[in-house]
Amino acid sequence: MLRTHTCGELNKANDQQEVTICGWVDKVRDFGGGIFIDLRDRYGVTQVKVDEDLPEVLDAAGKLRSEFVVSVTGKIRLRPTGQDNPKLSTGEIEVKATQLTILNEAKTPPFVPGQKDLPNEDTRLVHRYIDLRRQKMQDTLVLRSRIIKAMRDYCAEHNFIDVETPILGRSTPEGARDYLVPSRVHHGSFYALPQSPQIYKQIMMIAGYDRYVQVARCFRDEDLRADRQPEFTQLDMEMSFVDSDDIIGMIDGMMEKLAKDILNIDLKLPLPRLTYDEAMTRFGHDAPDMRFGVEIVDLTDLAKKVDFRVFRSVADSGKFVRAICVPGGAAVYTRRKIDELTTFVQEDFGAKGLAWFRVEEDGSLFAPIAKNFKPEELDEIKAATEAKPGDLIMIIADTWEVSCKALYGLRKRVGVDLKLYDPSEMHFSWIVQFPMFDHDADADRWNAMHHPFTAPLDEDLAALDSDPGKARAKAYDLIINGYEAGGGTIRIHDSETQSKVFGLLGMGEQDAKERFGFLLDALQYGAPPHGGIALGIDRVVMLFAGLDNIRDCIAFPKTQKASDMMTEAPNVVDKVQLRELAIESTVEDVAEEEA
RNA sequence: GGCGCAGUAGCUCAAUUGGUUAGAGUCCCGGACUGUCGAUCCGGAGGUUGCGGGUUCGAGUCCCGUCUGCGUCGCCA
Repeated sequence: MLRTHTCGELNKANDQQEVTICGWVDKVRDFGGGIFIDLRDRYGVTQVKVDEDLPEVLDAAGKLRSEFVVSVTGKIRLRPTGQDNPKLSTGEIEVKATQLTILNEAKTPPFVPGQKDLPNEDTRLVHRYIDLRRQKMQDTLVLRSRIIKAMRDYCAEHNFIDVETPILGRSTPEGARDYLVPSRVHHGSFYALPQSPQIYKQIMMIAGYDRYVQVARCFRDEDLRADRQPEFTQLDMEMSFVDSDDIIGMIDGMMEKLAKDILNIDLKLPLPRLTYDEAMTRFGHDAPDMRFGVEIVDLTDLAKKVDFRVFRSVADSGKFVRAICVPGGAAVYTRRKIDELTTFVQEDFGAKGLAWFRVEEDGSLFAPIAKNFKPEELDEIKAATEAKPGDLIMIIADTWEVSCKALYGLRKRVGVDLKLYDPSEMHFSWIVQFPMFDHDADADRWNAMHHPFTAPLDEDLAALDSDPGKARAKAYDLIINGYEAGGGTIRIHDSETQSKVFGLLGMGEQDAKERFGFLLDALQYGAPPHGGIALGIDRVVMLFAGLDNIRDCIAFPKTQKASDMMTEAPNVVDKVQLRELAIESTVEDVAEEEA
């Protein structure tokens, strides 16, 4: 070892000890006759002092610049009285350098890890090796490591077996786009990177490994978001001889452990569960942030009897008039801000408009549209929304779907604008009983809400024949602070139900066989009842770290256009490589760009 | 693919209504200084205002296009 200690562990107890520490030069304070060096590694910062009595060491120290890598040997001594630095855990001591070796010089960095103003994200991503030296990034990656360890420990305690499944798999053109990998041996054929190890883990169940877990990398070639990367990591689990409650209970226990170990929070189990219908009715979304109220109120019945044409025609045509009441919203949302919100719901969610009432100090409702309502109708709106003076009532009159989306969007926005929740609070809950299918209006067919192997609720089995839209699934999503942190289902394990579901999805027997033949085969050789879940590790880390951006939880993330700014992936490859794969690019200028 | 925000010195930002030689802090280079920890002081260097067009006597500023990053809708079984 080139060092005897790290830069974060020395203190008074080490006084007079001879040590060697290594690290990066965080800061140099040069007084000519004496130089202070803050030496940093991932454990902390230790002050090195070079005194005048050793001119050659002073000389070497004078050459130091930011981010040089150095080794310092010297004796620990207490700092003079009054010179302690309470900001550092090592702030009571310093190393009196007797030997200083520059292990490596560094070019002047575009930014330094300790600087106050963070550079733009593209600069951070290009020089990720410097960005990763930042305390916050190191803390997050350490947290990530601890979370994954806690997850693995928990799974090991509960008899799960860690199994690796292939990265090179078979493309199943369902759901997200696949990342494809051309085969050199089979020209014209492609592997697909897994969107999840779904099929493999089900096969592991059939193979009798009744508790499977994997920290699995997954790939989806879809557009990015703040909480979404094309390449992400999930804790993928599957269990045999279980029903929904067993999986949920298992994850309840894991969350209890994580909350305790990582955040020292005592979770009350079981975690609250909400049905999908309830979530949509109360919050307009299947992953609501339940750290604050502002629930949706249905005013459709009221709207049916008012003169105001906009409301009544919507209500009479079987659509919905729904509202949220924003506490203290009147002061924050001026007419101009409301105009912005109106544009927001129109452009982002296709709403026709946004109706609103301001509750005045005297309790009356003010709005340009108020004159269209009788006083008792206004009272009724106020009562239904439980609005108080200073509140702002926002109303969307539209289809169920649009009202859900728009009110969810508004609720989320006002939650942030008005700081309606404590950002450090953690709220865990389950959304259960998702619909089996949603209807694709364009193609006039059913789509699997989760995936085609999801089992229906026992009591909804009959609905598969009578009214597929009403059939609910044995599906469950773990929601943390309004993010889908994980989701899973109990799988169909009998071929009769499976072919019925394939039929509803418009997949003929032949079709299904071509796509999932291997799984269907396997299901016929003694498949136990089974189900599982996958937790988005990047998101869990983001939430536990209190971050709002998944890139900060990933060592080497990709940009919104799915490129890696440091390595400049993806890149154009040599024509020779392509020829070997029997592939030709149709992009003309790519070749020219190369030349 | 749609909508929105951003791009000015290595970094973080400023620049009045379109008006002189595009400024400041930091970083960098040189010098001074023995108790600093955002060290201090003196001096210096550093710019294709993302890129390409246009309008104008004059463009960092206005217009069009484009690139990159971010947010969001679509998308994500």
